[in-house]
Amino acid sequence: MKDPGEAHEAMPAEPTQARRFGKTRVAQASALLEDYAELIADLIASGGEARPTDIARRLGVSHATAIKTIARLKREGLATSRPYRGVFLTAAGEALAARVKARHLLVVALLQAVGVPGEAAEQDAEGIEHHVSDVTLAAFSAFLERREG
Amino acid sequence: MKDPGEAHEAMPAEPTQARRFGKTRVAQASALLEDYAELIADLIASGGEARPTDIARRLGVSHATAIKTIARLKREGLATSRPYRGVFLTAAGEALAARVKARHLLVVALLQAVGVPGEAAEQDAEGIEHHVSDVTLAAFSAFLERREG
DNA sequence: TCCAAAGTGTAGCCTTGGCTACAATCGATG
DNA sequence: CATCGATTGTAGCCAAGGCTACACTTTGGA
Repeated sequence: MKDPGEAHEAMPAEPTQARRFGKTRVAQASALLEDYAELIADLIASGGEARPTDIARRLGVSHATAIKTIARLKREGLATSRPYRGVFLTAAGEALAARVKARHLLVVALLQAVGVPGEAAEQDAEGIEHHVSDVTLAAFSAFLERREG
Repeated sequence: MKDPGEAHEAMPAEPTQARRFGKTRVAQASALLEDYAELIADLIASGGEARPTDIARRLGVSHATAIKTIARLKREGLATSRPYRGVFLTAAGEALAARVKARHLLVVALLQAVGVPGEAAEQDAEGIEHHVSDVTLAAFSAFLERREG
């Protein structure tokens, strides 16, 4: 699921709904990489290293799948790794991980603030967070401050 | 960490995080079908018929892609169609569309209630709604009632 | 009526993100 | 130091969801 190129065929004024759906699909494309970056940062922070098998276990996929996705992270300049030596994040990867983590915490906090029970908030946030725009994120933040501040 | 140490891929301890990620991926799998069902219901309601080219235009994809996905809808028992005659929803498809539409409206309302501006709410809801569990949905509903009630 | 444009359907290709199976490497332990 | 189990890496398969290119209806207008 990559950049589909621009609209082709008869591009008919590109209705706003089409743009909305398009954005949703693009968001899904980067969701996995975001999850990986966050998890790798987490593993390194808590255990000193991030190994493909650990990543695979935490994500519930086979190690082969994890390795393939790690290769993609490397292709995109988010991570590095040498054979049998674990995975590390580049500066870009660390920045992404930090942003993703902050966003995750904010989404969970917002959900709980409107009354979603803790476990459900955690679970749903995992899927929701990849679709929250900066504007919405700012609104969440403002809402929470209003509420706690 | 609570890693049990042994790593049988076939029978993992299935950590809660893995379950969460797994659910997220499954949700994504049905997201497209949900969007199609809702759109088809919409087109039929407003124009009497849903044609592949209209669907493709509204979603911003090629007509070939739309037709392929319609084939999948049919495989899953959500829609029917005869060549050159448009697409129709089965009872299951209509039920899905109704559920999806209600959920969409609720998510948009919740976003706006916490201060997300209208256009961003519409846009983000498109991606978010597919990851909102029933529990969270109920919490949204309760929050809105509390607030308007 | 008939014929071309618009719409519809088919075929074939690509990437992503899954999987299993097998090969290679590492590391602990006998 | 040899070997065995766990980890890591590679190869090849699959379905989903994109695309383009081409073929086949339908339909409306000259």
